[in-house]
Amino acid sequence: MTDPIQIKTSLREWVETATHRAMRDQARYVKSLGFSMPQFFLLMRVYYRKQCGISDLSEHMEITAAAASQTVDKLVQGGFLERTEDPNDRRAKQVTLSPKGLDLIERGFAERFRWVDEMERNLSDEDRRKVGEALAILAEASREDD
Amino acid sequence: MTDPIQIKTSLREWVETATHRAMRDQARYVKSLGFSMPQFFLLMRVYYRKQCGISDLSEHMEITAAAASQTVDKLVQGGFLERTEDPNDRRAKQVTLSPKGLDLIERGFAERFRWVDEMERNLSDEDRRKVGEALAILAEASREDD
DNA sequence: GCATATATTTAAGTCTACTTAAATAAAAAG
DNA sequence: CTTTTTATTTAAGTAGACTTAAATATATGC
Repeated sequence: MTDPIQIKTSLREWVETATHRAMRDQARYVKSLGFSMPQFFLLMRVYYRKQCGISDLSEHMEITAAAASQTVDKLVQGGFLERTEDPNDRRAKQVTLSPKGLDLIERGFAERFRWVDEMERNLSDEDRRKVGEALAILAEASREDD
Repeated sequence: MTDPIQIKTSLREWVETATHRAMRDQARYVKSLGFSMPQFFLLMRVYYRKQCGISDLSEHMEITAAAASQTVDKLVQGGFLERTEDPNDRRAKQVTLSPKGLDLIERGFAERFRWVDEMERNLSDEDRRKVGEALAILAEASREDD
């Protein structure tokens, strides 16, 4: 039914669709909240890392430590991040999401995943089974280091 | 093997993984090229639309027409976009990607899809078949209006 | 312990994406 | 044909994310 040669293309198309929608929805969500993209990307980095220092944010976002420090500071003042001293190295800071910040990110996910959930609801049990199987395969294949 | 109840979660996780990687890689690519995110998003919009006017860009990006006009102008000067008069309405402009601009976007896709292609290469024929089937189901389920 | 290296912050200034307001020009309405 | 609306551009100015440079404080190496 599906030509094996076409898998690469359809995988790309699928990833492309998902990415395009997610980015569009995310951009709208960020804007509606009054955040800038850099601010939101920083929050997302903290979300994925659970906890990280200014240096990590600086490297990851490819900006100076000064810039990272300033952005963090704004988000701390807004109550979205918490900044504490690293007990192992008192020069360093540990940045984490506040409950308010976490809630914000999670609402963002809900927003980004609305169309996914919608799509999922419209699948038959048989389709659901097939898709589930394929997702397990893909999840396994995509284990990688960040 | 796969609990139907878990499909929603694993679908979300998969979309999340794909989106996260794609955004990260895209952000790096954009930066390496010296573009700003707004500039790149505008190029992407033109790419998806093939052709569009200033008003469309303005609405889609939620900025004023003046801002859209200015950004387009920079990209035209850089040789990434072409701006011509709309023959049906001489007030309006038609913006399209130049060959240089299209090449840039397509290289960006290659960059964003490197990990997808890599993953695909490591699938067995049987897995490939299953994934292909699931992708067809998802592609069908996600037909939607933009 | 002293010199050096590292992590972050603060201050000052730059750059640019954005805005509003006004100008231009063509289409649509009457 | 005149008036009004629509599409875009230009000019001037604002805001904020970024930079460099200097300050502060802690950790590490000899």
